[in-house]
Amino acid sequence: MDTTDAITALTALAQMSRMETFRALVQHEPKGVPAGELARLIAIPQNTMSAHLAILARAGLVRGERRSRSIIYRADLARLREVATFLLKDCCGGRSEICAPLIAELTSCCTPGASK
Amino acid sequence: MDTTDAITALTALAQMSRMETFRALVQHEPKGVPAGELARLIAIPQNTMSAHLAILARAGLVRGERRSRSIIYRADLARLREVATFLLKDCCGGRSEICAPLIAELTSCCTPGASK
DNA sequence: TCCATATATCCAAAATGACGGATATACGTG
DNA sequence: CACGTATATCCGTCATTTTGGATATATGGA
Repeated sequence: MDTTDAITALTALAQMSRMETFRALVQHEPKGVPAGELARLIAIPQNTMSAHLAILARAGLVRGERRSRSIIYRADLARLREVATFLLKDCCGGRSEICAPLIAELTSCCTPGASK
Repeated sequence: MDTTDAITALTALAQMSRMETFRALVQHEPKGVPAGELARLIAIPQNTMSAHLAILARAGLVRGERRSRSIIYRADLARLREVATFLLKDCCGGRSEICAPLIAELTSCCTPGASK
């Protein structure tokens, strides 16, 4: 993931409807959600949602797979991880001490055995 | 940091000149860089840089402090951490198992005692 | 006060992005 | 093949963003 890829991904997420769409897809992992149902969930027209999904897909953040008449979209969590890692490399590169609090925060919120 | 704040921050970083500016500021922590020198570094006109810095500042990602005639800008790493955490909460919320690989990757790249 | 330096603001032009109606394409069913 | 459903593409409109010239504001020095 180079800088251009990262900017494409950030641009994709820097819009309310797309952010909501992506979050909905993350919550529905690993089942996925058909495009039409996403449009209803976010309450935007079908063609607008299709355009947003195309932008998210171009950024690598979602993938659509045809299942009969529907196209089921799924979030690509590995890609999200790449984006987050890219951002944090700006922070950690060469000076790991800066990110210790971040690691701690993430560990406490995201490790299976953690409470908070 | 709510969704609107996150989108403001993502929008601020989703532009090449601003991304380069922010990375330059991170690399110059904690000294900071005057606005004019930033413009020369990124090779854009002074007023354009000023506008970009205003956007980054509005997003909370940088802060400028007047020092004599210059205004020294610094990256706000805590804010960057908040943005990254926001993104990752989409991933980790309610299902921590998804983020275990991410934690591992971050730990290996960002923990003081780590090699890679 | 007058001048030079450093930065911000004003303004307008060009580019980009979001939106949604209308229509095309893909798929399954009868 | 004809029809209904699901999604994508086309296209015009409107709003936002980016950019940079000109100018205003702030600071320090003579």
